[in-house]
Amino acid sequence: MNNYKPIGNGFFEQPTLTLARNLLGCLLVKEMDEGIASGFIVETEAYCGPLDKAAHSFNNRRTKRTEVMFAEAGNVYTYLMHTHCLVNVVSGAVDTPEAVLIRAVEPYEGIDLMFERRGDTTMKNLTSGPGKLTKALGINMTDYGRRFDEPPIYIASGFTPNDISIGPRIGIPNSEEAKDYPWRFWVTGNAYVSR
DNA sequence: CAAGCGATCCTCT
DNA sequence: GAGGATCGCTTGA
Repeated sequence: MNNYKPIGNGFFEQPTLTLARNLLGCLLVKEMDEGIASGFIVETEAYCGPLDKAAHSFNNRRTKRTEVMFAEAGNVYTYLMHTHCLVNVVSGAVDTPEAVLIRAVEPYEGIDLMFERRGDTTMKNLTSGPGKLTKALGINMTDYGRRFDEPPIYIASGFTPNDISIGPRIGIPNSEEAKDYPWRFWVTGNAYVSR
């Protein structure tokens, strides 16, 4: 049942903004005892560490939570957002705290499993948000610090988006000028984009 | 120890 | 579809 191939580590070694764009269409896979759940990434946001007021790592703020952002590209950065868990791909060189937030995926494999985890909801609501997709795929804090290159969590190649849209990021109204940076990318017209 | 914070969900229209 | 209540961890004092 598992015939995905993790994407090479070299993939993560591109500039954060480029990586955010190239992650679109890739398959995000999580394997657990209950089975495999996967989905195509359709929405991402780039967070460029030191200069980005919206990033946890702004001004090189280094805490227990942001520690993994300073590690090498391809690491899994999960953080708890009040009630939800959000997942990021660490990018940039070591000591450069940058990351790409995965905001939405399109369900692919393990859809029954996702509904079990998400409860009674609609197909469109299953993974169309950063907190929803982590719950649907079973991603949680145990994945913090892992790498996106082998089970139980990894990224495989998927499809090539026909068209990509670019715009300002969501949910960071207190970040002054950083809130207008066009660092959000999504697959144009995809039904699972968060908004 | 208190406050702030964003995503989700619920209810109502 | 839109707006408001809720939820609980991290941070900084």
